[in-house]
Amino acid sequence: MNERKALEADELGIVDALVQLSFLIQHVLGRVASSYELTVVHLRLLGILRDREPAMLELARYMNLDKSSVSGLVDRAERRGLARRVTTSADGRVVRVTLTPDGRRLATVASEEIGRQVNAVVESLPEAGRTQLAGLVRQILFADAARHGVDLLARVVGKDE
Amino acid sequence: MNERKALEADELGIVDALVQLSFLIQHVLGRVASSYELTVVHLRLLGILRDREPAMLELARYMNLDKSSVSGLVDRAERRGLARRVTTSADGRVVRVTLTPDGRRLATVASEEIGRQVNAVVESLPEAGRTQLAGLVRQILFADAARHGVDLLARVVGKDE
DNA sequence: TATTGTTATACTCTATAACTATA
DNA sequence: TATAGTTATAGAGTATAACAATA
Repeated sequence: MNERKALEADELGIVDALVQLSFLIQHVLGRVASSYELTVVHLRLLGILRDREPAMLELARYMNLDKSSVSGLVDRAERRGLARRVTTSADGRVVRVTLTPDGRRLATVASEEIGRQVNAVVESLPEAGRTQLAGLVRQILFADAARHGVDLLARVVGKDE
Repeated sequence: MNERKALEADELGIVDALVQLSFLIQHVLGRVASSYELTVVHLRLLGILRDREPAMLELARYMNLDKSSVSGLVDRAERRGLARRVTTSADGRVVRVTLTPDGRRLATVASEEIGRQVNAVVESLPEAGRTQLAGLVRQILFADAARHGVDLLARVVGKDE
């Protein structure tokens, strides 16, 4: 049972491959984030807010976090001058979150850097492979979004204008 | 400006696709982990220890963590009875980490569950698409491993014997 | 009463710096 | 001195539960 041989290249199954890829991408995100003195979560928040001005609960649902976690997250983003709370709604309970100009600027440059570094990761693939990969991943993401009724299309890290 | 592909207005480019996929996979891992009252990091630790008995520093390098972070991580794993420190080396400074029987059992069932749930995520692809995807991702991972001189081949979440 | 959001609390995770023990 | 590891400390991130304000 424990006589495992070393894994050969073609023995890395799709499950392990995807899990390891997710760690690799998260590591890239972490590196970019810390180069701007941010965390991955804040980077993600900035990306989301580029296209939206969500209420706290919407943000929580979108990020799969508890509302109290989002409270703290937005607290820290406000403290750094990256986002702010606004209360424009007719419903006095609702608080929306929006980027400050500084936050928007940072979101833009960070997303460019992410673009460069993630592209560097897939550079080992030929152009055709990258196109194939993008298509396959998109299919997975859209199927998952459909399953969960989530609005996937908002970019997360953004693309250049 | 990057002269990489010009992104269409409403398209999810490869960068965003990979980033979102990484969040999706991490979310699956988090769900599985918490179903066993674990965290993703501990799940990852268990997966790594299935095939290895690394020294603390080796573990730190492998997981991209500081040695002090690994100290705390292993502390918590020991407290839960999942792993333990052993000192078998001739070098009295070296501490190796190994799974307990409980830890090994948990690693096995958790990796099976991860297999099921990650497979569910890629179920929207036809068999041929999954094969293609696995090949492309493997290529990325091996290129990255070669770049960084890391031993990629140890599985991270494992597969069944 | 139900919903939206915040606060209090407790834990994990992480890094930096200072420390101990062995080489 | 150099290396392997731990400890002290501080901060981010997270969830649960209790709370306040509005609907």
